[in-house]
Amino acid sequence: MSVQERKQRERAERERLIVATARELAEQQGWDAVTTRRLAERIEYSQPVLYSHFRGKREIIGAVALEGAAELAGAVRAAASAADGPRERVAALARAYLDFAARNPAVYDALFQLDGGLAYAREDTPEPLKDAFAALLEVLGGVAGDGVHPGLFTETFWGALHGLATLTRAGRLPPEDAERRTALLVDRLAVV
Amino acid sequence: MSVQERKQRERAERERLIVATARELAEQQGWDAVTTRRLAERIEYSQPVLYSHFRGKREIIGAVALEGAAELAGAVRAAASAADGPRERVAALARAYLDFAARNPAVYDALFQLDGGLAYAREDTPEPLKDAFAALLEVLGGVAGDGVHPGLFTETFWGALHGLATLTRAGRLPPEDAERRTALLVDRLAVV
DNA sequence: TCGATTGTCTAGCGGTGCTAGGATCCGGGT
DNA sequence: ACCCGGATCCTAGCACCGCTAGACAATCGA
Repeated sequence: MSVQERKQRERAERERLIVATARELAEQQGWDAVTTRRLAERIEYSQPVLYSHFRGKREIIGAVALEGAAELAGAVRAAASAADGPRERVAALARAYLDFAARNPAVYDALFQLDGGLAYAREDTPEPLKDAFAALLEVLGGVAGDGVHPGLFTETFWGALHGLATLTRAGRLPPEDAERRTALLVDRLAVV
Repeated sequence: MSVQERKQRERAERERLIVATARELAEQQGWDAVTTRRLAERIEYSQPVLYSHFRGKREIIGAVALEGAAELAGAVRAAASAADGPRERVAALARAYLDFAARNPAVYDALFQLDGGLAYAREDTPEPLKDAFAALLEVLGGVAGDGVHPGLFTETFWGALHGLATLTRAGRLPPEDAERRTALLVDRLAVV
Protein backbone atom coordinates (compact mmCIF):
# COMPACT_ATOMS: atom_id res chain seq x y z
CA MET A 1 0.00 0.00 0.00
CA SER A 2 2.78 2.45 0.78
CA VAL A 3 3.90 2.38 -2.82
CA GLN A 4 0.53 3.62 -3.93
CA GLU A 5 0.60 6.26 -1.26
CA ARG A 6 3.98 7.47 -2.45
CA LYS A 7 2.70 7.67 -5.98
CA GLN A 8 -0.31 9.61 -4.86
CA ARG A 9 1.95 12.01 -2.98
CA GLU A 10 4.16 12.47 -6.00
CA ARG A 11 1.16 13.03 -8.18
CA ALA A 12 -0.25 15.67 -5.84
CA GLU A 13 3.16 17.28 -5.70
CA ARG A 14 3.31 17.44 -9.46
CA GLU A 15 -0.11 19.02 -9.56
CA ARG A 16 1.07 21.73 -7.19
CA LEU A 17 4.09 22.20 -9.43
CA ILE A 18 1.87 22.72 -12.45
CA VAL A 19 -0.26 25.34 -10.70
CA ALA A 20 2.75 27.13 -9.23
CA THR A 21 4.54 27.15 -12.56
CA ALA A 22 1.49 28.42 -14.40
CA ARG A 23 1.12 31.19 -11.87
CA GLU A 24 4.79 32.10 -12.04
CA LEU A 25 4.80 32.16 -15.81
CA ALA A 26 1.64 34.23 -15.89
CA GLU A 27 3.06 36.79 -13.47
CA GLN A 28 6.29 36.98 -15.42
CA GLN A 29 4.99 37.18 -18.97
CA GLY A 30 1.20 37.37 -18.77
CA TRP A 31 -1.41 34.68 -19.27
CA ASP A 32 -0.99 34.78 -23.03
CA ALA A 33 2.46 33.31 -22.53
CA VAL A 34 1.05 30.42 -20.49
CA THR A 35 0.68 27.88 -23.27
CA THR A 36 0.42 24.19 -22.63
CA ARG A 37 3.68 23.65 -24.49
CA ARG A 38 5.66 26.16 -22.46
CA LEU A 39 4.07 24.98 -19.25
CA ALA A 40 4.90 21.37 -20.04
CA GLU A 41 8.47 22.28 -20.85
CA ARG A 42 8.91 24.16 -17.59
CA ILE A 43 7.68 21.29 -15.46
CA GLU A 44 9.81 18.95 -17.57
CA TYR A 45 6.96 16.72 -18.66
CA SER A 46 5.16 16.37 -21.95
CA GLN A 47 1.94 18.20 -22.74
CA PRO A 48 -0.47 15.29 -22.20
CA VAL A 49 0.59 15.04 -18.58
CA LEU A 50 -1.17 18.34 -17.95
CA TYR A 51 -4.38 16.76 -19.16
CA SER A 52 -4.08 13.92 -16.70
CA HIS A 53 -4.37 16.51 -13.93
CA PHE A 54 -6.68 19.08 -15.46
CA ARG A 55 -9.36 19.00 -18.12
CA GLY A 56 -7.64 21.79 -19.94
CA LYS A 57 -6.03 25.17 -19.67
CA ARG A 58 -9.20 26.66 -18.23
CA GLU A 59 -9.05 24.41 -15.21
CA ILE A 60 -5.44 25.37 -14.60
CA ILE A 61 -6.49 29.00 -14.53
CA GLY A 62 -9.24 28.01 -12.11
CA ALA A 63 -6.73 26.32 -9.82
CA VAL A 64 -4.60 29.46 -9.72
CA ALA A 65 -7.75 31.47 -9.00
CA LEU A 66 -8.67 29.31 -6.01
CA GLU A 67 -5.15 29.65 -4.63
CA GLY A 68 -5.40 33.40 -5.09
CA ALA A 69 -8.79 33.60 -3.42
CA ALA A 70 -7.41 32.06 -0.26
CA GLU A 71 -4.50 34.47 -0.24
CA LEU A 72 -6.74 37.45 -0.89
CA ALA A 73 -9.00 36.46 1.97
CA GLY A 74 -5.98 36.14 4.24
CA ALA A 75 -4.55 39.49 3.20
CA VAL A 76 -7.86 41.26 3.77
CA ARG A 77 -8.40 39.69 7.19
CA ALA A 78 -4.85 40.45 8.29
CA ALA A 79 -5.09 44.07 7.25
CA ALA A 80 -8.49 44.57 8.85
CA SER A 81 -7.54 42.97 12.15
CA ALA A 82 -4.48 45.20 12.41
CA ALA A 83 -6.55 48.38 12.19
CA ASP A 84 -8.47 50.23 14.92
CA GLY A 85 -12.02 51.35 14.48
CA PRO A 86 -14.53 50.63 11.72
CA ARG A 87 -13.49 53.51 9.45
CA GLU A 88 -9.84 52.55 9.62
CA ARG A 89 -10.66 48.89 9.15
CA VAL A 90 -12.50 49.61 5.92
CA ALA A 91 -9.64 51.76 4.67
CA ALA A 92 -7.17 49.00 5.50
CA LEU A 93 -9.33 46.48 3.69
CA ALA A 94 -9.50 48.65 0.59
CA ARG A 95 -5.75 49.20 0.60
CA ALA A 96 -5.08 45.49 1.09
CA TYR A 97 -7.45 44.54 -1.71
CA LEU A 98 -6.00 46.96 -4.24
CA ASP A 99 -2.50 46.11 -3.13
CA PHE A 100 -3.16 42.44 -3.74
CA ALA A 101 -4.51 43.18 -7.21
CA ALA A 102 -1.51 45.33 -8.05
CA ARG A 103 1.06 42.88 -6.73
CA ASN A 104 -0.51 39.77 -8.23
CA PRO A 105 -2.03 40.92 -11.49
CA ALA A 106 -2.04 37.49 -13.09
CA VAL A 107 -3.71 35.89 -10.09
CA TYR A 108 -6.23 38.71 -9.97
CA ASP A 109 -6.96 38.14 -13.64
CA ALA A 110 -7.43 34.44 -13.05
CA LEU A 111 -9.91 35.27 -10.30
CA PHE A 112 -12.00 37.97 -11.87
CA GLN A 113 -11.05 38.55 -15.47
CA LEU A 114 -10.43 35.21 -17.12
CA ASP A 115 -12.62 32.19 -17.43
CA GLY A 116 -11.42 29.60 -14.97
CA GLY A 117 -14.59 27.57 -15.24
CA LEU A 118 -15.60 28.41 -11.68
CA ALA A 119 -19.10 29.11 -10.43
CA TYR A 120 -19.55 32.45 -8.70
CA ALA A 121 -22.31 33.70 -6.43
CA ARG A 122 -24.02 30.33 -6.37
CA GLU A 123 -24.52 27.44 -4.03
CA ASP A 124 -21.90 25.30 -5.70
CA THR A 125 -19.34 28.07 -5.59
CA PRO A 126 -16.00 26.67 -4.36
CA GLU A 127 -15.28 27.29 -0.69
CA PRO A 128 -12.26 29.60 -1.16
CA LEU A 129 -14.35 31.98 -3.24
CA LYS A 130 -17.14 32.02 -0.72
CA ASP A 131 -14.62 32.61 2.03
CA ALA A 132 -12.99 35.51 0.22
CA PHE A 133 -16.37 37.18 -0.06
CA ALA A 134 -16.99 36.35 3.59
CA ALA A 135 -13.77 38.11 4.52
CA LEU A 136 -15.04 41.26 2.84
CA LEU A 137 -18.44 40.87 4.44
CA GLU A 138 -16.98 40.57 7.93
CA VAL A 139 -15.59 44.07 7.71
CA LEU A 140 -17.94 45.80 5.31
CA GLY A 141 -21.12 44.40 6.79
CA GLY A 142 -20.55 46.62 9.84
CA VAL A 143 -20.53 49.86 7.89
CA ALA A 144 -23.44 49.28 5.55
CA GLY A 145 -25.60 51.78 7.36
CA ASP A 146 -29.17 51.51 8.62
CA GLY A 147 -31.60 49.68 6.41
CA VAL A 148 -28.99 48.54 3.93
CA HIS A 149 -28.47 44.84 3.49
CA PRO A 150 -24.87 43.95 4.46
CA GLY A 151 -24.48 41.56 1.55
CA LEU A 152 -25.71 44.09 -0.94
CA PHE A 153 -23.43 46.74 0.48
CA THR A 154 -20.47 44.39 0.33
CA GLU A 155 -21.21 43.56 -3.28
CA THR A 156 -21.37 47.23 -4.16
CA PHE A 157 -18.20 48.12 -2.33
CA TRP A 158 -16.41 45.17 -3.83
CA GLY A 159 -17.58 46.14 -7.30
CA ALA A 160 -16.22 49.63 -6.81
CA LEU A 161 -12.87 48.29 -5.66
CA HIS A 162 -12.77 45.90 -8.56
CA GLY A 163 -13.44 48.69 -11.02
CA LEU A 164 -10.64 50.83 -9.64
CA ALA A 165 -8.29 47.85 -9.62
CA THR A 166 -8.87 46.82 -13.21
CA LEU A 167 -9.07 50.30 -14.73
CA THR A 168 -5.90 51.37 -12.98
CA ARG A 169 -3.95 48.34 -14.02
CA ALA A 170 -5.17 48.47 -17.61
CA GLY A 171 -3.92 52.04 -17.86
CA ARG A 172 -7.42 53.46 -18.06
CA LEU A 173 -6.91 55.54 -14.92
CA PRO A 174 -3.82 57.55 -13.97
CA PRO A 175 -2.05 55.52 -11.30
CA GLU A 176 -0.72 58.45 -9.31
CA ASP A 177 -4.12 59.31 -7.82
CA ALA A 178 -5.02 55.75 -6.85
CA GLU A 179 -4.82 56.42 -3.12
CA ARG A 180 -6.95 59.54 -3.27
CA ARG A 181 -9.62 57.68 -5.21
CA THR A 182 -9.56 54.90 -2.66
CA ALA A 183 -9.90 57.36 0.21
CA LEU A 184 -12.82 59.06 -1.50
CA LEU A 185 -14.56 55.74 -1.98
CA VAL A 186 -14.12 54.71 1.63
CA ASP A 187 -15.25 58.10 2.96
CA ARG A 188 -18.41 58.19 0.92
CA LEU A 189 -19.51 54.57 0.95
CA ALA A 190 -18.80 53.50 4.51
CA VAL A 191 -21.18 54.66 7.21
CA VAL A 192 -19.31 54.94 10.49
CA MET B 1 -9.19 62.23 -60.66
CA SER B 2 -12.71 61.08 -59.99
CA VAL B 3 -11.68 57.48 -60.43
CA GLN B 4 -9.26 57.77 -57.57
CA GLU B 5 -11.91 59.42 -55.46
CA ARG B 6 -14.33 56.62 -56.14
CA LYS B 7 -11.69 54.10 -55.15
CA GLN B 8 -11.04 55.99 -51.96
CA ARG B 9 -14.73 56.02 -51.16
CA GLU B 10 -15.03 52.30 -51.80
CA ARG B 11 -12.02 51.66 -49.64
CA ALA B 12 -13.46 53.71 -46.78
CA GLU B 13 -16.75 51.90 -47.22
CA ARG B 14 -15.01 48.55 -47.00
CA GLU B 15 -13.25 49.65 -43.84
CA ARG B 16 -16.57 50.51 -42.25
CA LEU B 17 -17.85 47.12 -43.35
CA ILE B 18 -14.96 45.39 -41.62
CA VAL B 19 -15.55 47.22 -38.34
CA ALA B 20 -19.30 46.72 -38.47
CA THR B 21 -18.91 43.03 -39.27
CA ALA B 22 -16.38 42.53 -36.49
CA ARG B 23 -18.72 44.19 -34.03
CA GLU B 24 -21.70 42.20 -35.19
CA LEU B 25 -19.82 38.94 -35.02
CA ALA B 26 -18.47 39.79 -31.57
CA GLU B 27 -21.92 40.62 -30.24
CA GLN B 28 -23.37 37.45 -31.72
CA GLN B 29 -20.71 34.93 -30.71
CA GLY B 30 -18.15 36.75 -28.57
CA TRP B 31 -14.75 38.12 -29.45
CA ASP B 32 -13.22 34.66 -29.46
CA ALA B 33 -15.26 33.90 -32.54
CA VAL B 34 -13.91 36.97 -34.32
CA THR B 35 -11.05 35.35 -36.18
CA THR B 36 -9.42 36.89 -39.20
CA ARG B 37 -10.59 33.99 -41.33
CA ARG B 38 -14.23 34.23 -40.31
CA LEU B 39 -14.17 38.00 -40.59
CA ALA B 40 -12.65 37.80 -44.06
CA GLU B 41 -15.24 35.29 -45.13
CA ARG B 42 -18.11 37.46 -43.91
CA ILE B 43 -16.95 40.53 -45.80
CA GLU B 44 -16.29 38.30 -48.81
CA TYR B 45 -12.63 39.16 -49.15
CA SER B 46 -9.49 37.24 -48.37
CA GLN B 47 -7.64 37.57 -45.09
CA PRO B 48 -4.81 39.82 -46.31
CA VAL B 49 -7.31 42.52 -47.22
CA LEU B 50 -7.91 43.05 -43.52
CA TYR B 51 -4.24 43.83 -43.11
CA SER B 52 -4.36 46.49 -45.80
CA HIS B 53 -6.78 48.38 -43.53
CA PHE B 54 -5.56 47.50 -40.07
CA ARG B 55 -2.24 46.44 -38.62
CA GLY B 56 -3.88 43.42 -37.12
CA LYS B 57 -6.77 42.14 -35.06
CA ARG B 58 -5.90 44.45 -32.20
CA GLU B 59 -6.49 47.52 -34.33
CA ILE B 60 -9.85 46.19 -35.43
CA ILE B 61 -10.83 45.86 -31.79
CA GLY B 62 -9.62 49.40 -31.28
CA ALA B 63 -11.81 50.65 -34.11
CA VAL B 64 -14.87 49.01 -32.57
CA ALA B 65 -13.91 50.57 -29.25
CA LEU B 66 -13.78 54.08 -30.70
CA GLU B 67 -17.16 53.60 -32.31
CA GLY B 68 -18.51 52.41 -28.97
CA ALA B 69 -17.01 55.32 -27.08
CA ALA B 70 -18.91 57.79 -29.22
CA GLU B 71 -22.16 55.90 -28.68
CA LEU B 72 -21.58 55.63 -24.96
CA ALA B 73 -20.96 59.36 -24.71
CA GLY B 74 -24.16 60.00 -26.64
CA ALA B 75 -26.21 57.65 -24.49
CA VAL B 76 -24.92 59.20 -21.29
CA ARG B 77 -25.56 62.77 -22.45
CA ALA B 78 -29.03 61.91 -23.69
CA ALA B 79 -30.01 60.24 -20.44
CA ALA B 80 -28.62 63.03 -18.30
CA SER B 81 -30.27 65.81 -20.26
CA ALA B 82 -33.64 64.11 -19.98
CA ALA B 83 -33.49 64.07 -16.17
CA ASP B 84 -34.39 66.82 -13.70
CA GLY B 85 -32.12 67.81 -10.85
CA PRO B 86 -28.56 66.77 -10.06
CA ARG B 87 -29.46 63.65 -8.10
CA GLU B 88 -31.73 62.37 -10.81
CA ARG B 89 -29.18 63.22 -13.49
CA VAL B 90 -26.55 61.12 -11.78
CA ALA B 91 -28.96 58.23 -11.41
CA ALA B 92 -29.89 58.49 -15.07
CA LEU B 93 -26.22 58.53 -16.03
CA ALA B 94 -25.52 55.42 -13.99
CA ARG B 95 -28.48 53.59 -15.50
CA ALA B 96 -27.50 54.62 -19.01
CA TYR B 97 -23.92 53.52 -18.49
CA LEU B 98 -24.80 50.11 -17.10
CA ASP B 99 -27.50 49.68 -19.70
CA PHE B 100 -25.01 50.34 -22.46
CA ALA B 101 -22.60 47.81 -21.00
CA ALA B 102 -25.34 45.21 -20.72
CA ARG B 103 -26.74 45.77 -24.18
CA ASN B 104 -23.40 45.97 -25.99
CA PRO B 105 -21.16 43.57 -24.10
CA ALA B 106 -18.74 43.05 -26.97
CA VAL B 107 -18.34 46.76 -27.55
CA TYR B 108 -17.88 47.32 -23.83
CA ASP B 109 -15.22 44.63 -23.81
CA ALA B 110 -13.45 46.27 -26.73
CA LEU B 111 -13.48 49.53 -24.83
CA PHE B 112 -12.40 48.49 -21.38
CA GLN B 113 -11.54 44.83 -21.25
CA LEU B 114 -9.56 43.92 -24.34
CA ASP B 115 -6.41 45.36 -25.74
CA GLY B 116 -7.32 47.55 -28.69
CA GLY B 117 -3.94 49.23 -28.74
CA LEU B 118 -5.44 52.54 -27.65
CA ALA B 119 -3.87 55.04 -25.30
CA TYR B 120 -6.01 55.96 -22.28
CA ALA B 121 -5.75 58.86 -19.86
CA ARG B 122 -2.97 60.48 -21.84
CA GLU B 123 -2.47 63.43 -24.14
CA ASP B 124 -2.52 61.30 -27.25
CA THR B 125 -5.71 59.57 -26.24
CA PRO B 126 -8.11 59.45 -29.21
CA GLU B 127 -10.78 62.11 -29.17
CA PRO B 128 -13.82 59.79 -28.76
CA LEU B 129 -12.35 58.37 -25.57
CA LYS B 130 -11.63 61.81 -24.16
CA ASP B 131 -15.13 62.87 -25.09
CA ALA B 132 -16.73 59.88 -23.39
CA PHE B 133 -14.94 60.77 -20.20
CA ALA B 134 -15.96 64.37 -20.70
CA ALA B 135 -19.59 63.28 -20.92
CA LEU B 136 -19.27 61.65 -17.50
CA LEU B 137 -17.45 64.66 -16.14
CA GLU B 138 -20.16 67.07 -17.26
CA VAL B 139 -22.68 65.40 -14.99
CA LEU B 140 -20.55 63.99 -12.22
CA GLY B 141 -18.37 67.06 -11.80
CA GLY B 142 -21.35 68.84 -10.32
CA VAL B 143 -21.89 66.38 -7.49
CA ALA B 144 -18.30 65.86 -6.40
CA GLY B 145 -18.82 67.78 -3.19
CA ASP B 146 -16.76 70.54 -1.61
CA GLY B 147 -13.02 70.23 -1.84
CA VAL B 148 -13.12 67.17 -4.07
CA HIS B 149 -11.57 67.49 -7.50
CA PRO B 150 -14.24 66.88 -10.16
CA GLY B 151 -11.92 64.78 -12.31
CA LEU B 152 -10.92 62.61 -9.41
CA PHE B 153 -14.53 62.14 -8.38
CA THR B 154 -15.50 61.23 -11.92
CA GLU B 155 -12.72 58.68 -12.13
CA THR B 156 -13.85 57.11 -8.88
CA PHE B 157 -17.51 57.00 -9.83
CA TRP B 158 -16.67 55.62 -13.24
CA GLY B 159 -14.47 52.97 -11.66
CA ALA B 160 -17.32 51.91 -9.41
CA LEU B 161 -19.72 51.69 -12.32
CA HIS B 162 -17.19 49.74 -14.33
CA GLY B 163 -16.72 47.27 -11.51
CA LEU B 164 -20.44 46.65 -11.18
CA ALA B 165 -20.79 46.30 -14.94
CA THR B 166 -18.03 43.75 -15.37
CA LEU B 167 -18.71 41.70 -12.26
CA THR B 168 -22.39 41.47 -13.04
CA ARG B 169 -21.88 40.44 -16.62
CA ALA B 170 -19.20 37.90 -15.73
CA GLY B 171 -21.62 36.24 -13.32
CA ARG B 172 -19.62 37.33 -10.30
CA LEU B 173 -22.57 39.26 -8.88
CA PRO B 174 -26.22 38.17 -8.78
CA PRO B 175 -27.95 40.14 -11.53
CA GLU B 176 -31.28 40.53 -9.79
CA ASP B 177 -29.95 43.14 -7.33
CA ALA B 178 -28.19 45.24 -9.95
CA GLU B 179 -30.55 48.17 -9.62
CA ARG B 180 -30.35 48.28 -5.84
CA ARG B 181 -26.57 48.29 -5.99
CA THR B 182 -26.66 51.13 -8.48
CA ALA B 183 -29.01 53.15 -6.32
CA LEU B 184 -26.82 52.60 -3.30
CA LEU B 185 -23.79 53.79 -5.22
CA VAL B 186 -25.51 56.93 -6.44
CA ASP B 187 -26.94 57.78 -3.02
CA ARG B 188 -23.65 57.45 -1.24
CA LEU B 189 -21.20 58.84 -3.74
CA ALA B 190 -23.05 61.83 -5.16
CA VAL B 191 -23.27 64.95 -3.01
CA VAL B 192 -26.42 66.83 -3.86
C1' DT C 1 8.54 -14.92 -14.59
C1' DC C 2 4.74 -13.56 -17.00
C1' DG C 3 0.57 -10.75 -18.04
C1' DA C 4 -1.95 -6.74 -17.17
C1' DT C 5 -2.20 -2.25 -15.82
C1' DT C 6 -0.54 2.18 -15.35
C1' DG C 7 2.05 5.94 -16.87
C1' DT C 8 4.29 8.75 -20.36
C1' DC C 9 5.65 10.21 -24.83
C1' DT C 10 5.66 11.06 -29.92
C1' DA C 11 3.08 12.60 -33.48
C1' DG C 12 -0.64 14.82 -35.34
C1' DC C 13 -5.41 17.27 -35.92
C1' DG C 14 -7.74 21.46 -36.84
C1' DG C 15 -7.48 25.95 -35.55
C1' DT C 16 -5.11 30.80 -34.77
C1' DG C 17 -2.75 35.59 -36.39
C1' DC C 18 -0.09 37.05 -39.87
C1' DT C 19 2.78 37.47 -44.42
C1' DA C 20 5.50 36.46 -48.77
C1' DG C 21 5.05 36.22 -53.50
C1' DG C 22 2.64 35.53 -57.63
C1' DA C 23 -1.45 36.61 -60.57
C1' DT C 24 -4.68 39.85 -62.30
C1' DC C 25 -6.79 43.94 -63.41
C1' DC C 26 -7.09 48.59 -64.81
C1' DG C 27 -5.82 53.67 -65.59
C1' DG C 28 -2.90 56.60 -68.32
C1' DG C 29 0.66 57.79 -71.76
C1' DT C 30 2.08 57.07 -76.38
C1' DA D 1 -5.83 51.38 -79.86
C1' DC D 2 -2.34 49.46 -77.44
C1' DC D 3 0.68 48.30 -74.07
C1' DC D 4 3.16 49.26 -69.85
C1' DG D 5 3.39 49.92 -64.86
C1' DG D 6 1.45 50.12 -60.63
C1' DA D 7 -2.16 49.07 -57.56
C1' DT D 8 -4.97 45.34 -55.78
C1' DC D 9 -6.06 40.92 -54.35
C1' DC D 10 -5.56 35.92 -53.55
C1' DT D 11 -3.21 31.41 -52.81
C1' DA D 12 -0.27 29.19 -50.01
C1' DG D 13 2.28 28.80 -46.12
C1' DC D 14 4.73 29.94 -41.52
C1' DA D 15 4.93 29.21 -36.55
C1' DC D 16 2.14 28.70 -32.95
C1' DC D 17 -2.17 27.35 -30.27
C1' DG D 18 -5.27 23.71 -27.32
C1' DC D 19 -6.01 19.15 -27.28
C1' DT D 20 -5.85 13.89 -28.21
C1' DA D 21 -5.00 9.12 -30.32
C1' DG D 22 -2.11 5.49 -30.16
C1' DA D 23 2.43 3.43 -29.47
C1' DC D 24 5.67 2.32 -26.08
C1' DA D 25 7.92 1.44 -21.58
C1' DA D 26 7.89 0.70 -16.77
C1' DT D 27 5.88 -1.31 -12.89
C1' DC D 28 2.81 -4.15 -10.13
C1' DG D 29 0.29 -8.45 -8.77
C1' DA D 30 -0.18 -13.38 -9.47
